[in-house]
Amino acid sequence: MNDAVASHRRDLPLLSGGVPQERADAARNRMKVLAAAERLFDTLGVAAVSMDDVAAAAGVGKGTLYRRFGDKSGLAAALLDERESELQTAILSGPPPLGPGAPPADRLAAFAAAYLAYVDAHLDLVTLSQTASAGARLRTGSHRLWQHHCAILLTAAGVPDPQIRADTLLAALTAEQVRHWRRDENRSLPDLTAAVVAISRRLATV
Amino acid sequence: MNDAVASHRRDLPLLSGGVPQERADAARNRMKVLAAAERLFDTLGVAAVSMDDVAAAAGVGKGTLYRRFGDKSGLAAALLDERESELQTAILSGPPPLGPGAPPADRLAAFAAAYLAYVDAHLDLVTLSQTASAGARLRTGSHRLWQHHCAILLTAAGVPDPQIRADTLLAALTAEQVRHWRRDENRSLPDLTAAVVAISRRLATV
DNA sequence: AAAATATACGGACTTGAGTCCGTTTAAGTC
DNA sequence: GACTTAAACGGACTCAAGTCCGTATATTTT
Repeated sequence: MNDAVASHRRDLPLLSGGVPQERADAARNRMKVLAAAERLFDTLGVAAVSMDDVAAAAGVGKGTLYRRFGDKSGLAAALLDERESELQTAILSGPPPLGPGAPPADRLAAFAAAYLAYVDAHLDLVTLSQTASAGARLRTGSHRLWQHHCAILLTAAGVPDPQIRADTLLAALTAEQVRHWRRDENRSLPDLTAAVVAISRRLATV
Repeated sequence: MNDAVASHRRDLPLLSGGVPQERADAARNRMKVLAAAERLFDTLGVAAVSMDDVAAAAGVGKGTLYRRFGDKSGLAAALLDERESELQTAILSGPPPLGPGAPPADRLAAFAAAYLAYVDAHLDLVTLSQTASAGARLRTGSHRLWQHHCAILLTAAGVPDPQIRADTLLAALTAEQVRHWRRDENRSLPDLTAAVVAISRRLATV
């Protein structure tokens, strides 16, 4: 997550102010690792790939891997970064109801549907990013972002405890939970979406 | 969880039918392990105790530990068994609104409050039982029980998607989530209870 | 009560995550 | 373009979870 910030900083020289640049070899290695990880995950499946595998495939030491990404969930988060920011821009500046302009309850429902689709589309990676360590999910930068968005909408909707309701909605959309619904209970994505939309609307009601 | 069944079977000879009994040494070792684990967890804290520690303290091999409890979360579940069944009997045969007799929405709200209190009271053990392995929480016997209870109430309340709403409520009451609210955000148990009760009532509304 | 059998025992072993620290190297400095 | 130094490198190391299997023992059979 911090690395996303770092890379943006590199891309926008005007912002690179007093903060030290990432060294060239560091940047090169980050790309090597991400490429290798993506390839291995696609080929063998996320569950079958160890951090040693990634390091070896990237031609990089394990220490480098961990220095760059913190832990396994950090690596997953870095890989998800791009897909995630699509959703983020759709929320911040896309057309309603996902983007600004629609009533809060509609926007929340649209968010829930879109986020569910995102989690479902990247189930294994999101699982990894949320469960690599205990409580990993709640410490994610992206989690804070979604949580903040939902809380804003719920506040605008005028319901009590907007923060807690936001957490509740996101807790229901955990990768683990979505996997359970989809794989263990064989629910279709449309059915699930309808249910989740209904729940969002309930939560956005006083 | 299977061991809970096994022990009940031993206590009720009439039910011991064709199913093979647990061997005497096995039963003895189970007690030794549970006693040792409880002591270690109380003394050092759940996080600081390894399975080797438990095995050593119980004077038992690691294999025995794992044969008996499956994995770390199984051990935690076994330790929680007693506290859990108090809540279960209160639900099944205690006074309303937790027990039978009250309207479904009231019972669901009472359950949410009681379950939150239970999770809060045994945070570390419940965390362990829910997060030792990926998806552990959803495979727990007790989870199925709570889920079933909530789904029944939501069905009685006449809302759509009772199963999914039940999962949503329980997802919000994950040990990880409760820890986050209580420790990271310093919410008081009463405030949290009020919020969770309100959410339950929302979910029990068409 | 001896033999047969099913079950349980226990600790060495494997595997993978994450850490540590001596070595290397990029990037400014003279 | 040699020099300095802060940052990065990498792989050996630690630590804990979970598995495996030869050995021991409770139970059942004769």
